[in-house]
Amino acid sequence: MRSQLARKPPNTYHHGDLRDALIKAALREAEQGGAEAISIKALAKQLGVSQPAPYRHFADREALLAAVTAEAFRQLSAILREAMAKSSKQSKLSRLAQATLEFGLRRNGIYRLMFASRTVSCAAKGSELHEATRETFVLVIEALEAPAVGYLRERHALKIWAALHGVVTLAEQGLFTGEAAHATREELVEDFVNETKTALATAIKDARRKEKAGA
Amino acid sequence: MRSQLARKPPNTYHHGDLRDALIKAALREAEQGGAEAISIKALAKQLGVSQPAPYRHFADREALLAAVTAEAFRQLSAILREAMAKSSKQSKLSRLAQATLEFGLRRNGIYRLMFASRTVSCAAKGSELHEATRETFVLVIEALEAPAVGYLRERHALKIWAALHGVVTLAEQGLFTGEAAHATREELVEDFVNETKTALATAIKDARRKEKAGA
DNA sequence: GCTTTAAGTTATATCCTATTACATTCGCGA
DNA sequence: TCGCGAATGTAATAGGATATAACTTAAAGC
Repeated sequence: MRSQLARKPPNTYHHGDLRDALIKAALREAEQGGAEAISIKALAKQLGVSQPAPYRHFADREALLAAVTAEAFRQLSAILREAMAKSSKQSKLSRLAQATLEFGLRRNGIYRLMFASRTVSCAAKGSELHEATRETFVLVIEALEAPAVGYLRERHALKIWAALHGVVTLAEQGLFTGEAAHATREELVEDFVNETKTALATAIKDARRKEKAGA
Repeated sequence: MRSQLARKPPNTYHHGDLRDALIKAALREAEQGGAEAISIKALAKQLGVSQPAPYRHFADREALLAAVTAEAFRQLSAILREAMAKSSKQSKLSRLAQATLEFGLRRNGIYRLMFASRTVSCAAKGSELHEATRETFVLVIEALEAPAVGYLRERHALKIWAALHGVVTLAEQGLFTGEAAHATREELVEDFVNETKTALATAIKDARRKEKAGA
């Protein structure tokens, strides 16, 4: 195994770790241009193998995209975990939110690969990609630092997650200009974070009160 | 001009309204498969003209996509205007929000064309597409039914607009399942609508108070 | 009516995905 | 260690898409 080396040395028949190298290289390509920038032919050339070689590891382009997207989600998960782990005056949720925003803007091609294609919605239940997206969402739930009270945690995790995607999308579309530019993206994200916190807190209180009244 | 007829009658050299027909047909194709489903070659065949004919009206595929996306935004604007116009117990903002959600889910291919590609962010300032997106955003501001107090209106319009996109995106990704399914998409949208209303109202009060104190 | 120009056609170059048939190497059991 | 099967690669090729160049037809203005 030569998983470090992306390129195959010449005069060797087997690459050694083509599958992994393809995913890594595809991720690099997607960084700028998103999914459209991923060309199997170009990747093969880049890695020094013949054009059909990638098809030994992926049934078709879609399958490659799915694997790449899964890897992207795992990378995002790692980044979020790291952001949540470091000590800071900010709350975990705030750190997760800002890290997501930064990821979405700085690695926008990859971000679009993850959230703007139909790859994810087509992923089967037990698939690698489905697991990877699930893992990321679980981190959002964790970041809420709230006890599990019915489905309240999941609901508010969905809300903040949705809001974050919206901010990234609109920022990328250039809507934060003109009058709206007064609100920075970071400010908006922080707004959503705070609203989520208070909304979840009151929702939990409400639920507990009702529970008591019922019991 | 035979703008009604999409197909060119045989034995006629000129189509008559190819540019328009291309946009309409492309929009139909995108309904399901998004931007990827738009093929110039396929459109030309469908409309009964030669493959290069479309290039008389659009410099390249990107230019066609931009025009199609602009038309999509105008259609969304029309839908939102209609939703806001009809009398109802719901607020204007609520009607706009729910109409956006429905559009995003029911015509998801087109929705992705509008928000998930880089077409919009590449649109130049005075371009048709830029104007069309601007027009839609202005409707969001209108739906807030709030007086212009500094940049508060734009800021809150951005927030609700962002939240809506997030809900559509996550819904399409299949995150509204499992525990989270308890929260319907419509409920979540209504949450965001209400939070936006109260947040904007208090922000305006605050601003007025400060203004008085300053004067 | 003649000319200019907009709009369409045929032919072609280039790139990409994907498949088929064939070649090489790896690893494992006898 | 030999050999065999599975995994992994290659060459050749089909088919579809974008895009350009050179030529043709019809429309519109003077």
